[in-house]
Amino acid sequence: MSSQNLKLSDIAEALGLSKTTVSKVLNGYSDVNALTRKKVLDYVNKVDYKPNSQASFLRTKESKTVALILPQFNHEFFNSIFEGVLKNVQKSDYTLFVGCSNESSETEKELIAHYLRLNVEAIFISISQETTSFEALKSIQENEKILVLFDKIEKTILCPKVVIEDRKAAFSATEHLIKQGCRQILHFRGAYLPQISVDRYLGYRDALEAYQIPFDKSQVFLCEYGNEKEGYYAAKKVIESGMKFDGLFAITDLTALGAIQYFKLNKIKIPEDVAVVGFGNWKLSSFTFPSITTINQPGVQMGEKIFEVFLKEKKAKKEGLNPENETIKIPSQLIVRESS
Amino acid sequence: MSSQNLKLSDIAEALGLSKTTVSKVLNGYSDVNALTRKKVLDYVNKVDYKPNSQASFLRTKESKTVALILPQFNHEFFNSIFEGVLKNVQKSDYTLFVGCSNESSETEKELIAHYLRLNVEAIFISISQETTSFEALKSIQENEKILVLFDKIEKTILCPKVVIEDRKAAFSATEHLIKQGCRQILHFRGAYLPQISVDRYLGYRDALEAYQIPFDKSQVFLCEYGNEKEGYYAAKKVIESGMKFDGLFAITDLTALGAIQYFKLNKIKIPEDVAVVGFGNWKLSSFTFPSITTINQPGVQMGEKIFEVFLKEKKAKKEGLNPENETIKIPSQLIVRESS
DNA sequence: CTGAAAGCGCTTACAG
DNA sequence: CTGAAAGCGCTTACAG
Repeated sequence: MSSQNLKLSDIAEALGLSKTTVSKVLNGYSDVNALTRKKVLDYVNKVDYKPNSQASFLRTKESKTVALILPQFNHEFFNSIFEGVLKNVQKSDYTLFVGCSNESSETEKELIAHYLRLNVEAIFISISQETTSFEALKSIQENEKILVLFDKIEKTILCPKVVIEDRKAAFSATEHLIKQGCRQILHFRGAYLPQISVDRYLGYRDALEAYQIPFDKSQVFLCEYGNEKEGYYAAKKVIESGMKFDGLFAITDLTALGAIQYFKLNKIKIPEDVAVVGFGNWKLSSFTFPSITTINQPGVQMGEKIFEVFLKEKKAKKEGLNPENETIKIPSQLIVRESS
Repeated sequence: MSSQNLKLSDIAEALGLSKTTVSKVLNGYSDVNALTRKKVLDYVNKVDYKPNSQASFLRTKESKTVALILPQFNHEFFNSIFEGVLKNVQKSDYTLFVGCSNESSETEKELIAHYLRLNVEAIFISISQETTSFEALKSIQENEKILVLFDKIEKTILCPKVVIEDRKAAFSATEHLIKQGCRQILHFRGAYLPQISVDRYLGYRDALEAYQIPFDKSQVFLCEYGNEKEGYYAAKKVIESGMKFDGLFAITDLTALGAIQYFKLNKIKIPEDVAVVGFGNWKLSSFTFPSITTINQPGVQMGEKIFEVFLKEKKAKKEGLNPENETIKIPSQLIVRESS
């Protein structure tokens, strides 16, 4: 059953042909007699021969590998992206390397260098929170490899990108609160730099403006890492300040959850006293009490798109066309639950 | 900054040495003059040269790659394992391929064939639920690659294994229920085949026996996939049967959660009327209401061990020693929460 | 201690 | 339409 030890010369010998001819058939060259082609194809199929990819690479420089760099482990959204990418990779003849920067700029740099050395054809990356210099990312393109950015992108880098329309999504989250009757809406925002965090903040402001609710910057609190603890302490600050509020749009479900926990401790009713919307549709958000209204990010779909856009880009490159560098926007959905 | 285009011959030329000598230094051969060695090392460091791995492979057959095959996407435990493996891989000069069988025997087979073709040095796999024939797994060893099984293992295959002591863990989960005063303890068990599912069932029985509580097979319900829906419907069956019960040990946190949801709907109080223990310590189990008592499976640690045991095995093989084929047992912990 | 040469398994420009 | 030959970037047995 195993084709492990078969090589081109074995096939050629078995068929009484040259390695050249066999190789030509395998690579789809047209200058081969139809009967010869069939003979080769049949035999190759029968013995399940596949060329050694390392040897092919040495000649063609096509490694048939791509690398995915995620910023966090065990993060539902990034895992869905991984799932989507892998699904499409497994349908193709490519192989996927996966690394994790753990939000470290240094690790990110090392991973990129490592993958470049392995001659991957492309690197798909969601930029680490820490990263402020984009040399490493640019080195991918300088090495003639394809770079695809997703989720945490950098606008100034010219390359294909796959993103959620965060600004729109944040708009609809905030709009939903307004339609529920909220007028004093808090926003627990993410770090200042990442585009997604900025966009969600802007979407929040857009909605206030659209409904002529005055923006008050004291209603915005920083939750840099988007975890529960931050949400909990931001809620504490809110309560201790004595300010009035009736709604909260939090940058992530976890932040929302942390806030909800603090509110509950202080006998503040959800959604009666404060309506809460999170972001991300983490699995747990449907199991908490109350369950959390949120924005669903279709990670699997994003992952699939990432690989598709790479194939498209590669094809364009091969044909000598200019790269399109398109930005693909994946629609997200508001999921209404008990918290609002 | 980039070493992408440097090759051995460039280094050799720059230093006025032969490729042979440079290569010897890089590979740690001893028959090189100390000064020459230093000269090479310094230069190689300076220009950050690393040999092309595909070319090295062609000669040495050491690909410096390993593959991890997970049975499920977006599964916290498996993601932790992935995290642990990747952590150790990223510390080494290896690269990790990751695939997902999606519990399909067919996909599993294809992935194994694919990775064998890529000449990985080892495959780490948690066997898919569906798999009943182990030819594909054995082909890994027939191809002289190292096989490491983890979590869902097959006892009859001789290879290194990394597992949770499921039987012991299930014992302590059940024992905890008994100590809380439960005497009529239900078990929502997993599928009949997987060792982990069998072991958890046996641990449950061990505990009953140890405390002289008669085992009653009508208290055991099948939840093949360990998801919420199954837990929900198993709980429904229990209630509809009218049987008495005061405790439940469920094969996974999700199963426990499903059961809890049904109990809550039927005004059965947790833990007063029925104490519930899950398995796995999924993130959500601490956020549900009530939060769920569970068994923590240290996935990251398991993942780290998997890679360590591979390195050990490889070393033994290289030195011509017999493989140890040890089974590494990772201890788990009972985490008591509101549900019990 | 150093290096020339063969060869790993492929692909492709070229000749016929 | 077919095939001999060169070469991708390494490593290593061998000669000196």
